[in-house]
Amino acid sequence: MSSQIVFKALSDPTRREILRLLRKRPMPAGEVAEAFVMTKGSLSHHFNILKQAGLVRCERRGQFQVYSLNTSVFEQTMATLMELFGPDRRKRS
Amino acid sequence: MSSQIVFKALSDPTRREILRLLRKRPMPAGEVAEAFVMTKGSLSHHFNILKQAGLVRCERRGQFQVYSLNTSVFEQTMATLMELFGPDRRKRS
DNA sequence: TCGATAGTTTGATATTCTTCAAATTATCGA
DNA sequence: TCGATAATTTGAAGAATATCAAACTATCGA
Repeated sequence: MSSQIVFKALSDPTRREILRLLRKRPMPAGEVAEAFVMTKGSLSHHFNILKQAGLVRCERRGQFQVYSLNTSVFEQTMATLMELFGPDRRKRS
Repeated sequence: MSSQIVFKALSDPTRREILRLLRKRPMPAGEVAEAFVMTKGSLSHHFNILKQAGLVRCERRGQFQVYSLNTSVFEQTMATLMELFGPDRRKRS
């Protein structure tokens, strides 16, 4: 997962709030949407970006699309951030 | 420092590369600029965003503006990121 | 099979972002 | 004081982003 895409995904406050909600538990898109004053279409757009970044996963459950966090990509991102600021050990992001 | 501003600052690849350079040592703007195929004006714009986010500091040294990392904001940002993904403990970013 | 519910996709619009070239400010050295 | 060097600021242009409304797709329940 390119860290560019992950950082872009994290740069939007709505998307960070989505992640915060999903931290509690996996949730269908509609339940996430209740927390926002935004159309479902807009939320769907944000879900796509989070999915592309690998930050969330999505599984259909009957009528529902259930979203959940993917913590492994998060861990890689933390590592990348550490490299940006930690002592110089000649690495790339 | 609002985490919104910090995340936005980190979302651009040029700015992350600037941080990576400054990790080695404090550097005048011109020396940073040598690493890019971009005008100094554009770089100056990125420096401003990094300064606003508190990720770098800047000190005039004669003709030179010497930029350096500010690691304390980075540490706060890591903490915020941890909150996004770590177990739910009822916090905000 | 049909209507209702859940969610996505599309097309348009307004805003924000990145970049450049040119003008401007600040400091140094002679 | 003047010219050169270092960097910032300004104004403009093009690309990317967020959002909405409306159309569309998929599944459920009766």
